[in-house]
Amino acid sequence: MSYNPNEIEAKWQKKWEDEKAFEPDDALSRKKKYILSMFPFPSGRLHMGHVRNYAIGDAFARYYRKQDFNVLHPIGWDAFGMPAENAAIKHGRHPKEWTYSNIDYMRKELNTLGLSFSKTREFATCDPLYTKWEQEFIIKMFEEGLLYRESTTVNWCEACHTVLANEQVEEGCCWRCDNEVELKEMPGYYLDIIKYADDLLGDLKQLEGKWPNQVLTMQSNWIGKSQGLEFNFELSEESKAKLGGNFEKYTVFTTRPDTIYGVTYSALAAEHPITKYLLDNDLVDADVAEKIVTISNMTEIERAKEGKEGYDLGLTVIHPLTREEIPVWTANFVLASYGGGAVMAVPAHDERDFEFATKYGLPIKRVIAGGDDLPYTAEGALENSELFTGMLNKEAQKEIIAMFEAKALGKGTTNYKLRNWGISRQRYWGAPIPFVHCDSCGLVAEKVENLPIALPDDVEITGEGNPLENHPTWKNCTCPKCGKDATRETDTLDTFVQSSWYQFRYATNPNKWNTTGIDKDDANYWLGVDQYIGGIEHAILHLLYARFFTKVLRDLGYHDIDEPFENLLTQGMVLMDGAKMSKSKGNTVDPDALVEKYGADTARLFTLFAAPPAKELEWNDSAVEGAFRFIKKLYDRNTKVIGKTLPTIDQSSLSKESKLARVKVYEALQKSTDVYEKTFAFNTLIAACMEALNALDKQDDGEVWTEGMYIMLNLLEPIIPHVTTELSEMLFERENLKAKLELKEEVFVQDSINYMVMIGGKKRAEVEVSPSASQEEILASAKEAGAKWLEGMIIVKEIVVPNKLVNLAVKPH
RNA sequence: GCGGAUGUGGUGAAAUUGGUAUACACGCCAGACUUAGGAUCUGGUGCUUUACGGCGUGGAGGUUCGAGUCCUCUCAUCCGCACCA
Repeated sequence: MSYNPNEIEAKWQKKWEDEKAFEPDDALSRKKKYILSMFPFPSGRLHMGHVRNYAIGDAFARYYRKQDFNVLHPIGWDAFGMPAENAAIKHGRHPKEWTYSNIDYMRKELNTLGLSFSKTREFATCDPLYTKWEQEFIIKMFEEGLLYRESTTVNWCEACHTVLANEQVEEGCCWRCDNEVELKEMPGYYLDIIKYADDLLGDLKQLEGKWPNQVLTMQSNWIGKSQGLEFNFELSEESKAKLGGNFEKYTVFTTRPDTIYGVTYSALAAEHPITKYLLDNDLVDADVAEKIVTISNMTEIERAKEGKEGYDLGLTVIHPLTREEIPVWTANFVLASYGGGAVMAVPAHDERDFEFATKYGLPIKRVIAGGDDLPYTAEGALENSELFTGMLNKEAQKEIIAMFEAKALGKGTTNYKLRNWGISRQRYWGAPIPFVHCDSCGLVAEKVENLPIALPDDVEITGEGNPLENHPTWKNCTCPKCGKDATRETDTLDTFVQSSWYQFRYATNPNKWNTTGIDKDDANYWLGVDQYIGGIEHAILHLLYARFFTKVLRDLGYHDIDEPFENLLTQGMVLMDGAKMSKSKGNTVDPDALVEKYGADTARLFTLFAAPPAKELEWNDSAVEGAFRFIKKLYDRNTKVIGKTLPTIDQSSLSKESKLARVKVYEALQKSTDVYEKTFAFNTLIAACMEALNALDKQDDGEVWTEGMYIMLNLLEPIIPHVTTELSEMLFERENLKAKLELKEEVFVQDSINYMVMIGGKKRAEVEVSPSASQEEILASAKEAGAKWLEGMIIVKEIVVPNKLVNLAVKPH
């Protein structure tokens, strides 16, 4: 019978389902592995990236199950989000209906791939039962002061009609629709992730060697911790008067306190309160005022493109040490969102300050020795710095901070680039933020017993405005505190909130899902995720938020886990003709069609064989054929097997070819542990199995074939589960899949050993010697074989590398 | 600019502690079988040279008996951040 993937795969998928083969053991007593591939957004259809992601995860899950671990390998749906609303606008389908029908379709697609997911722990993040617990967390965070509402300048995407978090802005554009992001002042809810900045940064250490370096540095840069000095510039008396006595001073932050004596001006952001006051009270010339307003309407990107731009504000401040009067400017390169929106400027030792000072003719004062040209930003000794003159600048940084602290002029402090996480979205298809606005009580959290605050189904989605805002009744409610009429918050939560805690929801036993969000014992047993697999595009967004949520939920008492994902594997993209597969480019491969034509095993084998998982995978139709050929060949060789158990083989009776075949089989076995547990180079394990099969094909010993198939089917089961299980049932009653396989050293013992003979560092000959040969004997035969190249030479050094080579270093006579 | 990675045949890629570079697969070439083949099987396939040999892991040096692997410098490509004071 020839290989028929569709029949075999349907058979085993049904059988696995009937056997409930992939449910974790609820006893929580055995050693465990939690294997998680990032859950999909239910867009409607699987793409090849999904296939790769889940093929990798499934290989881990199946491998560890075989090693007798209690394995949790769940799947669910990241189900809230914009595309559901877009579908509603475009095709008139309700987001809920669109989402759940997509889930049903994609679940079927996943089933045809034979993935070993737990079926009992599946959920969609739009299920009200999921929303319920998420809203509870949000309320707890509010009570703990980790969540607050504030009106500030936010990133606004007009196309998506919503606010975006800083992490969701890519080069000034929306991460989802690529529309240019605008700035807008509006109220929103924020999570105080900065409070956890140090924790998030410090714990990256724990992940070294377990997460890709690239991701660790990206997170570390994103958090952007810098230490320095914070101090106040006091306004001159004249300036105070000009500002109507409303301002005495303002705060600046510097990482270079050693250059403090080189300050020749100070600069404020266009949005700084003092700048604003000047504008509001017509204290600057009308044309200048207009230009400052123009700057504040520009995004940071636009300002950067514009070049340095600024205006003298006609104010002065007093240098805290020298008491000199220093001019105050406004400058477009000073960011309102960082370090208080004001800087001290040291043009001699800072490139930006230098550029600005040069453009506007501001004074430049050198205070660090070194280099010929200004600005000089490297290390050196201080000059023109009163009693610090002569001190090395590293040392001076500490000393100057100490002096500021001693004189109560300022203090050493830490700043982060990380901004607090804005979590409100002005959209319908998300988890409602469970708060109520009451005229007498202000902002009030909903009572926990009223959760979930579910979305109303009867909405009209037009793309204009927030459907919750426009719903006639939904937002009317009573205040949980005073009972008076109140209105519900109509913003919904960023979808990244859902994906920040789903790893804990899977871990919670489903029979507790009604009564608790996260079960502590379950979470402590299953977490951290032993192997997390997903795309590098989540390096900051999801992976940072999930780490943050883990720490917050830990501190709220839900579990005792510090880091959610112990080991992270970032898979490469699937490419076609060097470009990312995408519908708009028309270079996609449809997984359904692939499975239909070749079967799931071929699809899985190809994706794991064509490249190591972290690398990009270039699609290649004929290589898919190659993967199919291998499986077919493996299947056809079932006729070679002569016994139902692992045979005991008398090595000495075998031919050279049979011995070699055994070596290849056991080399593959040896490789498998390394691949599944350390290197993840599935491509090399598959190659080793191909070599083994090729070697088996060159001999005809039935027992060697039996042993070879017994072992190889076991090794390949995590990768191509259907065909291997089918063959295993046919040949070994599935016993070999459960068997603990052990290496047999005698297989590797060779009758003779080939030594490569190198003379003068070049490969010259090869000799075959007995394994028991002494070093002298080996050298003697090497010299004999290489006699031709030794003529007229003196051997200066003889090196014998056991089982490998002889190297004779020579020089002319 | 800062940070991270990657450079090996025609292509995807292999190569424990430094120890026969190019395993495995695709492609290509030749042959067999076949009415036919985009099926299957067998053999070949780094470059160069008539040959002996020489040269080959982005480039240049270095360490070593021996370097894809270690060190120094350099070039190229990709990714991330990007006026963070």
